[in-house]
Amino acid sequence: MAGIKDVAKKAGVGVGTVSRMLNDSGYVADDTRKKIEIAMRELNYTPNELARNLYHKRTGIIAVLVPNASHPFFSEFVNYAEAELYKIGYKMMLCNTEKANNAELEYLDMLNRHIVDGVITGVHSLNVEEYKKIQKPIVALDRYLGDRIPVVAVNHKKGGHLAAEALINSGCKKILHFIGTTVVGSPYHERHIEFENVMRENHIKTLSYELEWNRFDTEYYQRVIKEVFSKDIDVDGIFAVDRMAIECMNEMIRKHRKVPEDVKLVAYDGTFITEIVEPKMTAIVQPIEELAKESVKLLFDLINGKEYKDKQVTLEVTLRKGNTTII
Amino acid sequence: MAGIKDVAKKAGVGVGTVSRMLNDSGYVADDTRKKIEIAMRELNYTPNELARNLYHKRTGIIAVLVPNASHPFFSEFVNYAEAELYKIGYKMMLCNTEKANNAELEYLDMLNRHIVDGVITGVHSLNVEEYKKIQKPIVALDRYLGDRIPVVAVNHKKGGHLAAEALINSGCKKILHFIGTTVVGSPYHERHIEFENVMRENHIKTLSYELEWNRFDTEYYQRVIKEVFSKDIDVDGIFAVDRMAIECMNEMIRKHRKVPEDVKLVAYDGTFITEIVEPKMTAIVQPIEELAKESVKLLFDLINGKEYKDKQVTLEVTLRKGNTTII
DNA sequence: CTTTTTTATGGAACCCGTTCCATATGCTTT
DNA sequence: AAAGCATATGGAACGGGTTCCATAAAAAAG
Repeated sequence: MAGIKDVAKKAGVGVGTVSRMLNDSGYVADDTRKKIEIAMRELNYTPNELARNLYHKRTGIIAVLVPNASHPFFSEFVNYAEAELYKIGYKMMLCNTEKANNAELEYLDMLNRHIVDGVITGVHSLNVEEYKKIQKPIVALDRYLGDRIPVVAVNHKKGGHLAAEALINSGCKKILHFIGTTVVGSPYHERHIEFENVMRENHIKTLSYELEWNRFDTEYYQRVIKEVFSKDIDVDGIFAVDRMAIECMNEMIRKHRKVPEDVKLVAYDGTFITEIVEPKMTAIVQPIEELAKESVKLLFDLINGKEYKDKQVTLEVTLRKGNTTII
Repeated sequence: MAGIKDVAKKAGVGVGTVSRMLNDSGYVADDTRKKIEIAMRELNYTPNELARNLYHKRTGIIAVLVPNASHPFFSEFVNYAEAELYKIGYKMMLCNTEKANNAELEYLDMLNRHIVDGVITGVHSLNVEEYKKIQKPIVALDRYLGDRIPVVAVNHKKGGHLAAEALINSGCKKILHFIGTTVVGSPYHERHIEFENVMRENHIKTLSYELEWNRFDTEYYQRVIKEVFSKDIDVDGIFAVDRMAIECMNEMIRKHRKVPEDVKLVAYDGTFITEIVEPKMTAIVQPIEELAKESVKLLFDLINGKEYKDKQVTLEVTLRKGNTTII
């Protein structure tokens, strides 16, 4: 593979001149330019980015950590993040942490090893301390990781509120509420707290079921469905995360309970899967594209030397009315 | 940031010795080892992978190109590919090519610029010639890119056959068949050819509708649904790719046509979305995990100097019986 | 016609590791 | 005692770029 030295020799100039031309920095005479261009073409020269990176101490690569990239929420996030990073000249390394419990730390270590310039983590792992040690650009999605790591999240409190209202206004009296695991520190707990608060204020009976941490597989969802609906529980409203809400709806259909007449449902996240089922679900929609954009923006600031303390960006959720609620 | 020189100075040894210790190559005395270890700890030293990469001319990064990473088929593929690459010590760069028409070429160029060691492309782009120029490790997913680039695909012919059989055996007489765009060279055309062949042999009327290239957005699917079902066409069997099949099923439900009594459906790909709808769909399932594994394996071979000519790995599809067909 | 400024160029030093070669010591072997 | 080998170490050269400094010719200013 031809290097800059070969080009310089062939063109009869110094390496500095070739480099200056490549980077449009400093003076290069027009006819020298031409000579170099010809030499580059003849040698089929492409600059070795590795050498450049070594000098500049940057790779232009950002690691995005998610538990599972085929989960609709994360796959949309990843998709938008990649597009956003591309716009500002960065490439995205995708890291799936679900498969191995030390994968997360290994990927974080890539910051120190100069393999990536920054990290966006959407992982709800258990070792917060590891993050606190690292003095490198990191942005957290929906997760608290110490005061130096900015957090991007939605207004979950409002999300919980909107969901509660939708079910109450649709006339629900006995509600089944699936809540996310409480073992991690995340802004999302707000939605469950607020949801239950509203229910309590309205004297509506609520049954809560806490889901396990980091389980996104079909088997798990179906096991939960079986467990919850084996005893003939009597509910007329369900609030759950997208996938769980869909499984609940299917169970209702299989039990010949009419949606939304007999049972109302509100899904949380509002990814595309809540739109491809029939009836289309009423959902609290997280603005995934905005989340990705904000994450990238904050990371960009950090890379460029900005420091944040207790920074949290909160985006608004919306209720998308489907046909699983009356209102 | 401390470098290997600082460590060497602090430990009172030469850089070569530190390097040998780091790489477990050559001789290092036990007490020297200890001195270096202490120095490394005190300086909080982490090797700069960039410098190593420059010397070794490899980055340990593989680019995976997909049109859209939030499409269930690709997101599952990406997920498995990442896990598989991780196992053999590679990281994955994810490249979404849908957003910009030159993104694909830009990512391919990263091979020349030594940013990635190999490429797995699941993109059905239009510039095959660009691929043919590149003499670097590339594997194609379900796509023909010249004789030097190995192809991983499923037995689409059998897929088309199984789908046709399922519909015929379920008693269909008038079939609607959505076919993928014919503008790209891909093994997947086989399924449509075979499907239509079987239908012709059985004297069953088939209506074909060719889908546009590279369209994965909801708006498009719904526009097609509107277009196709505006005239009250009379079909009792539908064969389409997952997402389209689901949209068709929903349209049937909305039109109060019973599935599978009045209309039978077979989905192609069999990603998880065909399992979360009610009724669960009968589908031709592509073994996505195997596709990812095979792609990674072939790429690994190429990176290690193996050369392939006209290599194609064909994996088997299966029919997963759901409740949208009788048989 | 000097002096200053602009334009132009080559090459050493650097980025941070790895590897190889030269050198040296201690321990066997003959 | 001499030769041979395993053990141990330092440091120069290298990978392929970038940047800065020294130098010089050409152009502009005085």
